[in-house]
Amino acid sequence: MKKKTTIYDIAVKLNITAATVSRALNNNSKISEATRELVQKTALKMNYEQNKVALALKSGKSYNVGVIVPRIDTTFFGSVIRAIEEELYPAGYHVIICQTHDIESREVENITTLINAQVDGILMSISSPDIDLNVINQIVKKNIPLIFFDRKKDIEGVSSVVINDFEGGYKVTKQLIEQGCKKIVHINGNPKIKIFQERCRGYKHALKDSGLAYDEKLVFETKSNVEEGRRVAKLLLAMDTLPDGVFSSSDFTALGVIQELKENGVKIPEDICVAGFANEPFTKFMELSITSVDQSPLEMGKMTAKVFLEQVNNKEIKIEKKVVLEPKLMIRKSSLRKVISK
Amino acid sequence: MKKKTTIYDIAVKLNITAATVSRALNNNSKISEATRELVQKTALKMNYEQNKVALALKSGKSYNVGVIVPRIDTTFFGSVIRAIEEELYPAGYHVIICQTHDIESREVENITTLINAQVDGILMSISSPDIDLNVINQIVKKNIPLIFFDRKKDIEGVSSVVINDFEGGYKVTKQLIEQGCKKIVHINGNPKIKIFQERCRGYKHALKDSGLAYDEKLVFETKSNVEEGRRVAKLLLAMDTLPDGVFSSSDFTALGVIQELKENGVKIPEDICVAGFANEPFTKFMELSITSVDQSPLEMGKMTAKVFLEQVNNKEIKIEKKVVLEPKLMIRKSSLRKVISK
DNA sequence: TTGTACGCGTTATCAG
DNA sequence: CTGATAACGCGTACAA
Repeated sequence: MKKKTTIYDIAVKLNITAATVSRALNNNSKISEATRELVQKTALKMNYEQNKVALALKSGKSYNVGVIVPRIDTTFFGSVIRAIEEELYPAGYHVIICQTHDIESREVENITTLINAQVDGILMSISSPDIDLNVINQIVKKNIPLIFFDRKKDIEGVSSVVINDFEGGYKVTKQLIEQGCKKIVHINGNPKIKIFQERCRGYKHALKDSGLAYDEKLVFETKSNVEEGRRVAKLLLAMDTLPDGVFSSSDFTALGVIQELKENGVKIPEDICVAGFANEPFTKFMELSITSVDQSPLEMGKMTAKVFLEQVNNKEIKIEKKVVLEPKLMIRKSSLRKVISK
Repeated sequence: MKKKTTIYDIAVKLNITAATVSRALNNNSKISEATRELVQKTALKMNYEQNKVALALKSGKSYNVGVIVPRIDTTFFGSVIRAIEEELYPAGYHVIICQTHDIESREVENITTLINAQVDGILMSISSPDIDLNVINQIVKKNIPLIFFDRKKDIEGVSSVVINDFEGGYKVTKQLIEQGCKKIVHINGNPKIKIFQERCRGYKHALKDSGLAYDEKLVFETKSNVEEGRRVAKLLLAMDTLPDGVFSSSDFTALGVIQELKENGVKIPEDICVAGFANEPFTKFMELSITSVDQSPLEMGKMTAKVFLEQVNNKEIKIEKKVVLEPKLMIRKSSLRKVISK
């Protein structure tokens, strides 16, 4: 076990003091060109590397940023984190990953440990709609930059980067209507979560704008997986008159719906148009590719990181930024009829 | 900006010394039950939380672990990291994410910064086959636990957790042969990378064991994406006699192959059986589901984390563990013929 | 230009 | 059982 060389080691070797070494290394204060070069050269020779932990203790900056997400192994969060890391890396920041698995206590735990680890900022997508505001306030009070992405909560002094879920829901529904759909089902996620509320609101609004009646019997609440989609599809098949459009807030349930319907002889998109949300890779790869809404995860991550950097570099000023990205409708076969009634 | 309360603050309040507070908080040395309770109570009241950075400086342990991967937004690495985080979290370790984007210089950079950040361990999947061994040796010499996962390099004193890629390649190929395939194409990745070499070796071995000749004209080298699959498929279509089986080292190229072949009227699996590798989610979701090899990413991550913990908790002993996980063949429609010739 | 002295928050060692 | 002191490695007023 070799010890790391410190500025003190260099100082001893050169018969100077550690302070001088520190100055020479940081190109900072006035220092003679001669000693600077000498110090830098010997530092290199001795394989000196700055101890970031000591620096963190001294300066209060750890150059670590905590990122809290429900899960990391999903396309969406994976992409967001990818972009965050890419944007933060050149600025010298490291990304610490925390998963909550949608457990509220985990969310609080993670925040606490991140604070104790002296992170310079916390970027998070809220898991639980009823998150303990005390913890959030703790972050804000400590003046640690906090930025929400995707799933946010409106809190004084906290920035956020989200997509316009309302617009996303509106656009999809509108597209289904343009394809001639008149009885459109909406498969919702947990209605306590804002993003799902918003998508649903977009759906309702689109119906209204097109003179279609809103029928709450056509709205289902599910978790995001294939089985749930199949379950809903069975309910649809049992209806007196089959719906002719489905807008699901999840690509996975959309897939389940499609699978179940097709197995029962329903033709897509001829009989029923189907659309999902999130633009999961498989939606594009399917033979019957699935219409979906892209959430620009890379852009979201990039923006989140940028807002953080802006904030951390201007600690005196209180910055509160609310960024809203526009969702992109990806029209694919599952909702594209050959003959469009004009 | 509220300051954090330190043990010193507590000491002042209680008219005792910081050392005593430290002892009381750590339940450690002999200390009177009375003061312990008093200290703990006031600590709670004053919202005291241990400053991990100071602890890290003092103890040399940061309770941070660096994880280096080419990219984080893929199903495989996302899942591995998910499992690593889950396994390490209860032990009090945080996961720092680094991406290399397959750039060798990035790999070296990341290692250096991680070392300076005083991480307690480095878990990595090697991007470049020609990685600078000096950097690796630097880690080993500093006695920082280093564990390779998935893509490894055989280095004295370094543990690794991988899957048996040879076996994976062997099993897939064997399955194709059992379906009656006689002219089997292999789509390889970068042959400089060990895992691809191994999969190819499994392919050759399976051919040999079944009395089929190896023909290097049937092996193609590609990157892992859909377009490359289409490109290869076009080459296959131009052959005098069409092959009747394709084993691709990538699910994405397998998908490209399938798309291109189907568009040219080739029937799968009747005319050609196709199989991929990695068990990407879409392989299961497709109508024509794609045979693939599961790499047990969750198990791999879990094992990697466990090996690290074992190593970090037994720093005196030199542990070198080589874990090899068995790949799971997922047989699906793309290589499952209705009528099997017996 | 350089050295001295100190503090960041914690724990370990040695007295008492 | 508790207090005093040093040390982890670094940066920085202040003094020289």
